[in-house]
Amino acid sequence: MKRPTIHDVAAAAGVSRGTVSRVLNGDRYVSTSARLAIERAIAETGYVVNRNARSLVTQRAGSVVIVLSEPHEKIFEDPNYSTTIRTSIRRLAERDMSLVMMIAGDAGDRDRVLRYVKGGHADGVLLLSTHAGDPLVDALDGMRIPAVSCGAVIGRENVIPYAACDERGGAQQMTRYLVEQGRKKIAMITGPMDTPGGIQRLEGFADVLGRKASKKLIEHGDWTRLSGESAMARLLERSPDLDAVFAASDVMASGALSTLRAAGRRVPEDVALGGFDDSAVAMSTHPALTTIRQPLAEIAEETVRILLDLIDGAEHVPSVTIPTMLIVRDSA
Amino acid sequence: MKRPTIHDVAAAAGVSRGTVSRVLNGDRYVSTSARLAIERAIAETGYVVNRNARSLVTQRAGSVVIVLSEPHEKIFEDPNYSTTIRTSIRRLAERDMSLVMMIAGDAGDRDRVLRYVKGGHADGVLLLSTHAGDPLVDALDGMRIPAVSCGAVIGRENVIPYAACDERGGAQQMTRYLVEQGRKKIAMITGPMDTPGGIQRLEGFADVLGRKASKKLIEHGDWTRLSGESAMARLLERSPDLDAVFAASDVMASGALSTLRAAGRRVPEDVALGGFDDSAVAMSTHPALTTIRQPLAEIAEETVRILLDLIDGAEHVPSVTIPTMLIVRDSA
DNA sequence: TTCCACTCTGTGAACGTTCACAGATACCCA
DNA sequence: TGGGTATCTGTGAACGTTCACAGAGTGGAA
Repeated sequence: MKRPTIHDVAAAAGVSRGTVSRVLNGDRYVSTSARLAIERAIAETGYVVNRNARSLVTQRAGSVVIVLSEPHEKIFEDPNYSTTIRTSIRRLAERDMSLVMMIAGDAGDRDRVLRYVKGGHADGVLLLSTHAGDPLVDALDGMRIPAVSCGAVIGRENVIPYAACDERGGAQQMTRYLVEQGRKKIAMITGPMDTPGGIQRLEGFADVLGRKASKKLIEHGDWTRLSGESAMARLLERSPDLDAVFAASDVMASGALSTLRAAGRRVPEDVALGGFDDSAVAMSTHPALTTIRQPLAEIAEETVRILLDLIDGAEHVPSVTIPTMLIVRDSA
Repeated sequence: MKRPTIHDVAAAAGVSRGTVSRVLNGDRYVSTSARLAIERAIAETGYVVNRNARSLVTQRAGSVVIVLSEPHEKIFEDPNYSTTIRTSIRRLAERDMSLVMMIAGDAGDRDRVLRYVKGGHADGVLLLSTHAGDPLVDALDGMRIPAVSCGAVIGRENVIPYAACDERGGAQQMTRYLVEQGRKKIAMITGPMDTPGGIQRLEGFADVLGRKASKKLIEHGDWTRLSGESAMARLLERSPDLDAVFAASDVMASGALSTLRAAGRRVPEDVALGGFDDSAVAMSTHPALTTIRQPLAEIAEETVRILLDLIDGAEHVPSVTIPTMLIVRDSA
């Protein structure tokens, strides 16, 4: 009825707790006969180590907490999330560690995260989509707990290491491509200006266009489809003669596409449209979106690796930036 | 340097461990003066209870594990997931419980989940997208751990309680609508036949059409966009004169839409197209999809409630089915 | 033979809680 | 006044591990 403990295994194998513990943790200095007997006893009794008891003495939690910093409603809109989560679960499982998910949408949430970490219930923290100025970042930094971010945290690039795609370079790629296609009046719909994707994709755009990137041709969105629609409407009103648009995300591009269609503009004939991310939606619009592919899997792998390195005691792990790739489809 | 323990709080407040513990757990029989002193001491010392120590003695884990049963690549394709996860996190947080995510894609994964649960590290299990015949279900049932599923588990409806939308009724709604629009030859693209959405949406379709639902007009997909594309192609080849298609998911519908367009069919003029889910993609296609809305938030809430009731000791909690809603847009 | 190093094992203490119990005080009612 | 009840508090034991230490056995070198 009761779950078997290390004592039961020891008794069944005819050894002491200490020896069983040594086998469990792969210590040296265990005779093969003892090891064999213990392994059989573990199988027979169906013994599973109690992590709570272990954590209590080792002061290690055996888990990592992933913190989603978006306000509640927006969570998971970004396809980036799923890849990072999936990768984290898999890599952590390899070490017999588990992943706890928490949301940090408001102050109460943040408090809960801090309490959790303070309680020693996580060996590390993985930040997702943290915005500039998030108080959580400094609080975590003060606790000296291993932390990493998937995508840079604006203003704290040197505090929290990160893995990210080359946001700026990717935006340059797309802008250059639009220029090469002979487009003369290229507009941009950016992301929120407190996120790396928002800021750096605009920088890349400006890098290529130089003085031609006028304020008039720039509108800001918040990554949602709806914001893409309305930003596009504002752009059309202000500059009806634009002949290309670079949206900082595929989702916003799909919104822009609706507006363009409603305004009677043909894509790509009248207006070329470029996206960013190469998320699922890029394939489902008509015409399919020309976009910039983020190496999501690689970014996720690197993010987790950085965190595990930190947990393993590395003093300072450098951030990683991974190149993007232009995917040409039908919209530009 | 070291984290404060309950002893430190007791010392600071001038009481004993026991009294502090009582305050922590909201027991009766604590004087207001003691309570006040302890609360101040907690604030001063920055004390946070150590869950490991607590779990060790209470035999409660303070966490729930959510198990994603899809093979690795498909995880999170379903927008259902995000809502359920988000809701779970929030409701659990209210009780100061946390959510651990695990993947059960292959046998090794399932083993890990079982070990985790067996180790007593979860108070309950929330199953997501579990397919018929998954060995995990019976294994969990044998362990008598509180378990719930978001969406029924085919063949185990009486073993694992669930919350789900009225799959069959929703499919009836859509089919009836297509008939009312005067469509004569209605085809269906189903989901996988080992999932409730696959089976029951087809049943609803057949309920309405009766004998007119011929095998020739039914094709199976696997929820992906690509499978929608190819199923549509097979349908067109076999029955070029069809005038309506009901796809069991919006994502598959968006695939079908591409194929229809490539084949020169106008939607909805030549072929009416209905989806299911009312997921984000339904708004981003052109024309926007007429679809069946699943009350995702409500389903998620009910799923979590059932699990919490079970954890609280309820002997048997009935499953819940929630009605769907027809959303008419442009595709039908 | 003696000593040291290496291998292997068992034991007590500690990790930070909760819980059951017992003791102390205060109050009310007969 | 006495006894019962309700309120409040402290204490020892237990939860299931790991870790440091000590002790025992073996083999080889001096």
